[in-house]
Amino acid sequence: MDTSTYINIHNLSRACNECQLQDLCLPLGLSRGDIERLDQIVNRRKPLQRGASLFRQGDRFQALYAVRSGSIKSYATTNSGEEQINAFHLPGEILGLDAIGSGIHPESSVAMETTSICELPFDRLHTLAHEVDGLQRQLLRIMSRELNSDEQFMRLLANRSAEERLASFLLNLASRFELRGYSGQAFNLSMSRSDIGNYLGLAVETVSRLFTRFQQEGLIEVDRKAITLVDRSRMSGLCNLSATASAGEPRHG
Amino acid sequence: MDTSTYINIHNLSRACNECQLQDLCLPLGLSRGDIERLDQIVNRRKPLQRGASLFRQGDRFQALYAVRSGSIKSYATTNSGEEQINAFHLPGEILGLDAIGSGIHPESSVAMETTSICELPFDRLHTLAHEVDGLQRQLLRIMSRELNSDEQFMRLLANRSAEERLASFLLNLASRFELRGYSGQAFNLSMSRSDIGNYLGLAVETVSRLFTRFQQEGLIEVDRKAITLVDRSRMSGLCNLSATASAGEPRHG
DNA sequence: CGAGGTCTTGATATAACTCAATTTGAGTGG
DNA sequence: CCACTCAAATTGAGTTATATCAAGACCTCG
Repeated sequence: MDTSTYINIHNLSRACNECQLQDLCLPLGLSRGDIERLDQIVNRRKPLQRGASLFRQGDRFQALYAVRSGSIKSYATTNSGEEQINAFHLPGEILGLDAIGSGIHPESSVAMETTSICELPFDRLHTLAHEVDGLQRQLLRIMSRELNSDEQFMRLLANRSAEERLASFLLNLASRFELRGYSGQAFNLSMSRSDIGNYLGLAVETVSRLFTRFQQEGLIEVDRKAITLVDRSRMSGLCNLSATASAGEPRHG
Repeated sequence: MDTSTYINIHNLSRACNECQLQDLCLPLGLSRGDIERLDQIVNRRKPLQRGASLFRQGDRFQALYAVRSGSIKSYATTNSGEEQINAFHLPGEILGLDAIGSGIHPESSVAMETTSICELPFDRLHTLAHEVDGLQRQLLRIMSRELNSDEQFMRLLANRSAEERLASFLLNLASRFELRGYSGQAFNLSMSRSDIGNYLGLAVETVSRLFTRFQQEGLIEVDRKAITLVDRSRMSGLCNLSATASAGEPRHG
């Protein structure tokens, strides 16, 4: 990999030490010294333009990536050519964990807007994790948390109505923005309606109609990509008050 | 934990070294010596009876568990009291990974039949992973693979028909049985129809009707819990030939 | 042998999809 | 700066897959 692909403008080259995302990202819980060691293996790459891909499905796994600013979507293409979005990644989030097992990326990742990325070469990271206990732990923690949110998401897809899915999605985004110090009250969607539909397992038209309805009901205000959550508590209500539970009774079976 | 809960009948006390599940489980890729070290921290517990729980949602996370024989289902209960099954675990599979992050089990696990389990106290495992490189790697690999299969499952829930879901489910079980040396051609379901429905996001009635239909179409033979896959290739066909893709086009957005 | 749960089957309702048409907006070039 | 183009989003009408409701059959276990 040519070093000319790395640039050094100060906003981008800022070390993990000084990065405001530290508390969300891999360095979390590491000592100052250990963060410095981690920092030494991190490559800070030239920002990706909208639509540019970070890696493609089938690529050999070499590094994990952390989003520094901007946003990324990950999707897989089935053999019949359909694409399914698996995740939207915000600053501080790690990509590529699902490739560790097989050594091959099972999905593609593209920037949804101008996005800068930190690259974490995995073999070096792995070696370092061997020496730095907190790093090993943090890697496991991050993966575990991801398993968790996948499970939650599976539950959402398995038995929630379109309304509940979209409401949950918006609230989830809101809280993630807030964690990062942005407003969860008002924000811009970096993804299209069709991306949202694809991600939530809904038709575009359904998403569009729901936005309209949520607005009519005074839950949100929508202007194109700009969303304002007007009545967040009522919206939370939508996520729990699910339809008459048809679920079986997991006791034994 | 009282040592009287551990028993020593040879089938159960057989060390990792001699365990036929070695190649599916945590020891995979470890040297003989390292397996012995792992073995020393493993507790082999008294088998769980059908319906008995291994841990409950909200319990403090202390150990990972490997299924030795039998099967386990994991489910979470929402605040509105509904239960959602997240996974069925077969021999050689690890449970509890989703609790590492928070230190609390986000789901409950119960035996679907008489089941024996190996307990892997996490702090000891973590310490050992520090010394045994292959173990660290294997832990990450296992979690990564799980992320992967979760993603696949999300895709299934997000845009597949009931037919495709059930077909995929049966084929998935079949290949997992085969990995373990059992027949993938003919096997017994340890879970109820309602568990299957819950897991796949379908009503029990739909599952039942599909079993009937699959049988009528000569794809499978069903007798209560006993399933025989008659035409596996045609069944695989069902999983790809999805309905007219309504998916958006993830390019940028 | 009876009771209670599980499974199946049928009839009906409905949420969400599909298809189709229109509107809106963003980007481009004259 | 305006007209034009193309993609994205919205809106409407009609269809359909699957849920829901209801009833009966079948096991399993005590």
